[in-house]
Amino acid sequence: MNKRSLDNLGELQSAVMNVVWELGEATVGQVRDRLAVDRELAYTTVLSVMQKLEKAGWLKHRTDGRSYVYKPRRSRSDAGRNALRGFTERMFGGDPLVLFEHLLEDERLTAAELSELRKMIERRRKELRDE
Amino acid sequence: MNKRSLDNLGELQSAVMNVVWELGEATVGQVRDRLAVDRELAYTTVLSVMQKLEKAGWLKHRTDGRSYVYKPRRSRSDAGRNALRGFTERMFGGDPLVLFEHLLEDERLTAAELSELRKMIERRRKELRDE
DNA sequence: GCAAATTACTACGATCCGTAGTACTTCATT
DNA sequence: AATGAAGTACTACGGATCGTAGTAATTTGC
Repeated sequence: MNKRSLDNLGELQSAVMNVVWELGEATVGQVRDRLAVDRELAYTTVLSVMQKLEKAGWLKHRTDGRSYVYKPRRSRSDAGRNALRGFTERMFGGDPLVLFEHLLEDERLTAAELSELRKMIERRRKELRDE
Repeated sequence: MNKRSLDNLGELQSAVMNVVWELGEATVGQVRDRLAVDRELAYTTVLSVMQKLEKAGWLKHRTDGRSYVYKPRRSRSDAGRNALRGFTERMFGGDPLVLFEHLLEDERLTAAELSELRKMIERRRKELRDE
């Protein structure tokens, strides 16, 4: 029901997802405790957010005793990849190479980083061949 | 007054910016005409959007006769680069290499694209050496 | 059976976006 | 000068989303 991507979740929503990803699974209380470092939120606030996230397809839950244990429905890297695609689409006409150009141009990558990049590419090419 | 980046402009706002970037400068009427291909919008609708974009720092204008001529306040590639930075920050902890990893993981990159990537890196390395 | 924890449902103010109307100004032409 | 067309300023409004949380209902440990 929701095609929204990771990078346009709200601040709090995003924070909640990060906690759940980090812990693998979490109850409302656990998430709330983690967030409490920054700010004190009502239990029901966190609950509401998580219910909305579930409705939006980001979380699922199972019952454990009297409480729900929430798990991510997508992995963080899946979500990241997805967001990256959307971003590439919106911003660079869907062409990852254009994005890549901007990155090379913009970020001051050292020679070492560049050669690391090249290695990454070689690895990937090999993977592709082996499939 | 506005830190918002290109990728969270609205659909219409984004479309307007693209027209202005394309034309270099444009009046409300010109923008409206361009957009009219897709959908018919009231003159005042386009005007409003552009006024908001100006207030938000995306456009500036000068007077020409009785009408305003709007110009972008930032180039598209500036805006793109900026958005890319923000995205990298939000999504990958600000590390472009992590972004690269995700880019490579993405199965939609063909072998041809990979070798193009490698070429781009080589070019960039040469540029670095020559500086 | 009761108290504490947990969830379901509802709400509300802020803000943003698309959309546009109305009222005011200015310019050209008669 | 008068008038009409074109343009701009200001205001508004409905829908969506977010953060925030309260209240009511349910479950469960004791």
